[in-house]
Amino acid sequence: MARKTGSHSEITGPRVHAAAQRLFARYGYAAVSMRQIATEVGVQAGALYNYTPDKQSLLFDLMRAHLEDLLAAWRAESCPAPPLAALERFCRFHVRYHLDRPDEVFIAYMELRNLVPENFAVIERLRKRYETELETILCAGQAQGVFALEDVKLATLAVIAMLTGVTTWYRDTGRLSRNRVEMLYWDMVRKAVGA
Amino acid sequence: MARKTGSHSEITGPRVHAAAQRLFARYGYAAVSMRQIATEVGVQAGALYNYTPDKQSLLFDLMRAHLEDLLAAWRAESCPAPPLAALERFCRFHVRYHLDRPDEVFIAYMELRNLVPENFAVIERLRKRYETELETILCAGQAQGVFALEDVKLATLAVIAMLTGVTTWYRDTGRLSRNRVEMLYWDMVRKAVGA
DNA sequence: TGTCTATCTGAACATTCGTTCATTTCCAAG
DNA sequence: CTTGGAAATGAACGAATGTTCAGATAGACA
Repeated sequence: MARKTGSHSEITGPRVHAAAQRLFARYGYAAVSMRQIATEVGVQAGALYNYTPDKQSLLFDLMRAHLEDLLAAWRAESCPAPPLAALERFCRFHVRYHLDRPDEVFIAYMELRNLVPENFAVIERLRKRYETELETILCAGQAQGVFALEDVKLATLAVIAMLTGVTTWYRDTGRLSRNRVEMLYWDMVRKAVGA
Repeated sequence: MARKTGSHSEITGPRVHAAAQRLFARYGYAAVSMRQIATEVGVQAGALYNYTPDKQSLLFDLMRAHLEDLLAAWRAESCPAPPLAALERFCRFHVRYHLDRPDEVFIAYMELRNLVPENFAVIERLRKRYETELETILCAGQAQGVFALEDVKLATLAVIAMLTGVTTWYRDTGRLSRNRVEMLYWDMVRKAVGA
């Protein structure tokens, strides 16, 4: 029976994952110790094991949650539309979503090699599913003659790399607003695909 | 265990850096121990300290050497040319150079956060210098009306991110030759900048 | 042959690592 | 008030970390 007031588990649990997220993003999975995470949460290291079986699961859970949220958010936002409109929606969504979640994104792209093979396979499958969402749009546009692509698969990877790169330089204090960044990236993608 | 002919230091030294490069690229700086590097070289851990003052210097030297080589190689290859030709040369150079040195590139992009601040500043300055090479080309083309860019600085970052992304998926055993990959990326960049 | 010296070994250093667990704390229901 | 049980402590575990260093080793030179 869960304690209603005074129970810490419903508070501490999320705090453990939030602390791990912030620290993994800043210093890297391998460079962060369980004791650092515990300090950030305000408990002793042993207490973390009430909320995760081990350090690896902490990383895996963060990455899986991020990719599942990303997919769910895109599917909630996307709707049947002509390829050009669908591509614009995808680009703006991708930039906006990634700018809003820099830590999640950073971990998902940088910590793949710290996953044990079994977890890596799960994450790769999710990442591939997201890629396929874009590839499908590009394929449709190519078939309808709206885009002019020499290689749809390469274009998919090139566009995602270009868009994701925004997280490496964007700062809220910079000269460009998020809306303008969205627009500028969409403009370049539109031209890159020949539309 | 025995010196075969002459001194080993001229052989072991490069081997230490080569082993560090391979292991850092595969498992990440923080996840690789000095003993793993030593095993790869075929010596005991203590012997490494004849060739590097510490682990941090091993990482820093690899990153600095990579970026200095990159800049030198580009400056050797580039020549005064109209913006469109210069951009093509840059794109093809960047893709080719990065495909030929996947380990160096991976380390340079993934291990920035493992540099102590003083070393980070040096590496960032070198990276910025390389970025400026592209930005200069885009600026010139923009001034001459050859390119149609809304924001030259963002375009610089977007193009570099797109091109560098090639290292995350390209495999020698894949369906595309290096030459074709070079060509496909150049084609997308050319369109993206409006030329 | 014997000495010199660069190179490497092998053991040791103090920390830190992820993880476990018996014990304590403390709220809430009986 | 008593008591059950979830949550946290704090100490401990063996293993691994980066780094140091006295001493062994063996090619080069006299």
